[in-house]
Amino acid sequence: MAPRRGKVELRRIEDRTSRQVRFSKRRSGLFKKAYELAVLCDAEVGLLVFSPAGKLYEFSSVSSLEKTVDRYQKFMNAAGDVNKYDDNMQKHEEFAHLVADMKLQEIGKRLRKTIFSQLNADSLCKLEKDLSDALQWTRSRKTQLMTDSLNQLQEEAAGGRDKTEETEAEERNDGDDDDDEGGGGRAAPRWSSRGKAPASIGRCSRA
Amino acid sequence: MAPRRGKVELRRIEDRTSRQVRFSKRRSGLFKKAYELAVLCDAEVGLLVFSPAGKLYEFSSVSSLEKTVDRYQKFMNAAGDVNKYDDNMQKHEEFAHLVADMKLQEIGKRLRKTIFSQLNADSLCKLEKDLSDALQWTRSRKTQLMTDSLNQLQEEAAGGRDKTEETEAEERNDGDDDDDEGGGGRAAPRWSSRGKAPASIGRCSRA
DNA sequence: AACTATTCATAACA
DNA sequence: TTGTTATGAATAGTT
Repeated sequence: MAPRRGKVELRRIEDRTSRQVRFSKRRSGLFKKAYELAVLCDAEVGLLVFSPAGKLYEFSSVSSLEKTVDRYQKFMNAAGDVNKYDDNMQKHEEFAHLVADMKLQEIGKRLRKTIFSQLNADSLCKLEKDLSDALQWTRSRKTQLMTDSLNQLQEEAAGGRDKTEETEAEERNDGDDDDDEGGGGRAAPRWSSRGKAPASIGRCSRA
Repeated sequence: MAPRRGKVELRRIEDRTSRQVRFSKRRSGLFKKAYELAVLCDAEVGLLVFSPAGKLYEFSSVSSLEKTVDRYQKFMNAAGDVNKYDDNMQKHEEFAHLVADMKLQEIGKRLRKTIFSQLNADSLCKLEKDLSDALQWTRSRKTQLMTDSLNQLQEEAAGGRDKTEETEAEERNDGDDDDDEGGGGRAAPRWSSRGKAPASIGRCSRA
């Protein structure tokens, strides 16, 4: 009859049995809280827990966790996209990329599933076609990039200017702009800038 | 001075302001609980919350949520794989598929990032090569499947047997085998069986 | 798994 | 928003 003699210590519980019991109880509590948050506040909540033994426990306030995860990845992509393109991106380009992204995400998902499936003829054919499409898209994009670069060079040459600027306008930006924070959450995801410098476009190692 | 006159009702809070305040406070509490579970029980916890306004709040007990999400997807793939291949899968096949999966997951990730990036020449070239590799792998796999099917048919014909069995050994398995459950978590993820019946392999619509 | 003395989380207020 | 406080809820240790 001496439950809780002191406050709980925030460090790994050494006793294996105790740790397992605590895990079960606290996991239940966490899931309940997650559910309550979703219902009370009309939020979408996804929860992923791997036990020390590697067992997976998942929760999602919507039909499936994969849905929430997808939304998360879309959100990250969109955030990164906004950061990268800033405001110098034409609307039609944005749309084209969105479509391409959706298609490629589908492909990626199907890839993983198909590889680990029976690899039946039908899905293999579809996969082959989509891969072929993606490859074609990539190549045409490369061609376009090449054309654009050439045009730009010609324009610059015609203009008589000689500046060899390499579009070097990106700086690492680590500023925070949260407006509503009380805990450990992130509202505006950060993306490390990546992929600059349009260099030589032409000869690639071809498989 | 009359906090909490009754127990909390588990339904959407209608008052907008109240809902927002509750959201902030409960979200903090949820993150704290998640953190405690991770530390106390040595678990890996990932938490995803979308506010009604569409804002993302994330938590992960490891370096980044993407890591946890990746592990989740690997886990799902592995589970599906085990269910599908059962015990009739050769080790070398298993390994080959694992490698292929890793490579393709990398490709998929890079695809998404690249599409939404500056699409510089270097990454485009690498992407093109990897896509080409994947396509080649897919095609060789298809060829192998075709060869296997032919061999099997020939063997069956040579054996004089006439049974037209179509590898129909898969049944839907909805059994649960949890050993430690007290809440809403899932330990053994279910996968709807998909893609059976190795049908005609040959002419595909080519892009 | 059930119990219970505690600590913890939090709804209503300020 | 942030802080306070009375209450309901969660839970550590034990049975």
